[in-house]
Amino acid sequence: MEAALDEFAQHSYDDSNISRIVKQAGIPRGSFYQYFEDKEDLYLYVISIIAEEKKKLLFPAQKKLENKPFFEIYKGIYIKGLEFAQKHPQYAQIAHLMVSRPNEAIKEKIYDKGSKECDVVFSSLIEKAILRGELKEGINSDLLSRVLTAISMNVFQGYLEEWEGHNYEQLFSIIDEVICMLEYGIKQQ
Amino acid sequence: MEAALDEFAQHSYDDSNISRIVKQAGIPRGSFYQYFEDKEDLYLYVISIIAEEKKKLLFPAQKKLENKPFFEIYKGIYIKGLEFAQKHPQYAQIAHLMVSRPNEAIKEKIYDKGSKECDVVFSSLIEKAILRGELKEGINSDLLSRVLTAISMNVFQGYLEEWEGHNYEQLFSIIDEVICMLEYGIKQQ
DNA sequence: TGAAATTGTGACAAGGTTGTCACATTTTTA
DNA sequence: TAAAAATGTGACAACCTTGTCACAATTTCA
Repeated sequence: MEAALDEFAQHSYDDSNISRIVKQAGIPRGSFYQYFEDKEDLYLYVISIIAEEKKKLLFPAQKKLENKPFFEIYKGIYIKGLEFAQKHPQYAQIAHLMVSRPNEAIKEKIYDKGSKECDVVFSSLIEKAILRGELKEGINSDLLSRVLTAISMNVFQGYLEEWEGHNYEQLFSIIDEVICMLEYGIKQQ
Repeated sequence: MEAALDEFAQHSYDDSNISRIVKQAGIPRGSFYQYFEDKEDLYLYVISIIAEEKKKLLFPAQKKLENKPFFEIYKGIYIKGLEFAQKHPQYAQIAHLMVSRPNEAIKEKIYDKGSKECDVVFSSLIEKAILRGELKEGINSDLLSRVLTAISMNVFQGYLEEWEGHNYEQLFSIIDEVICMLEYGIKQQ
């Protein structure tokens, strides 16, 4: 597993290969095929573990935040996402590699397998917030959901990579800044 | 070239391979190596063409917008970006694949070769706008630049892929919506 | 036209990857 | 403890990719 995580954190699914994994793990090739059918089997397993781990971290936070204002929930989700990336840099890297790759056939198998939940979560969060009058009525919830996802995936992930686990506090303040931009806009009135 | 564009639009640099290109092009292997040293040589050439084409489209627009308000320039850049993607879907796809892949060694060679201009352009645009009092003073220009880049790369690109060249008008209105979110924020006051 | 230069061609060696399988080793079971 | 079941092992065939090179075809030039 260590070797597999290493491999998938450094290479996208298509680029990864089993030879490197077994070499790095110091196990014979045959042993690998005793436990996994092929690369896809292993990858799907790794992804399922990552998803489970992330859910485990996010679920209690989600429960606790359930009835808080939108921006608080949103901030909470981001912070938990950062915590996850701090705790499991490899998991985060693998997930990032997977999400950031268009055209990789494996993605559809993963999405079909019941995921794609994150999009739905954001969308319903936004719609509830509009109904409660926290967000402007005209907001296109699908569009906003994409914007929020894009920011979390690229902006925060980007900073995280640069800092490699340091400056936790600074990352928090970046979240605050982004939320502030989103809340009140960036135009000088 | 057609075959190469096809290949790089469907596979990232690391995943692409020359065998498929020459097979698809229907040329003998040796002919390829007559004109290109290797895959890197070809890829760098393709990227340089894309960059040139994009500059050609963006430059006149940039000149024309130079002294307009920030959000107008910004919108103009987005629209030109969309036009580019409409005109050259393959170019856009290749560029997207390149940018969206972390950890690919080839990226550094491209960036070193003089690019990375887009980031700088956004940053300086933002800083000028702050000085002119168009944007709030406290704005972190680096952070905002990343947010804008993330949105353009993921949100717009995402819609573009779904619609495959149709609904140009709808795409425009999406740009307006996003800009509105950024200008005035999404919070109901 | 005929020789020289350029360009086209594809078989090939070197090297890498995958999944398998006969055999060795270890663990379980009776 | 001895046979049976499970697991470990790595050489191997089949396949793919890369870059080369001797040779063929074409173009240039005198």
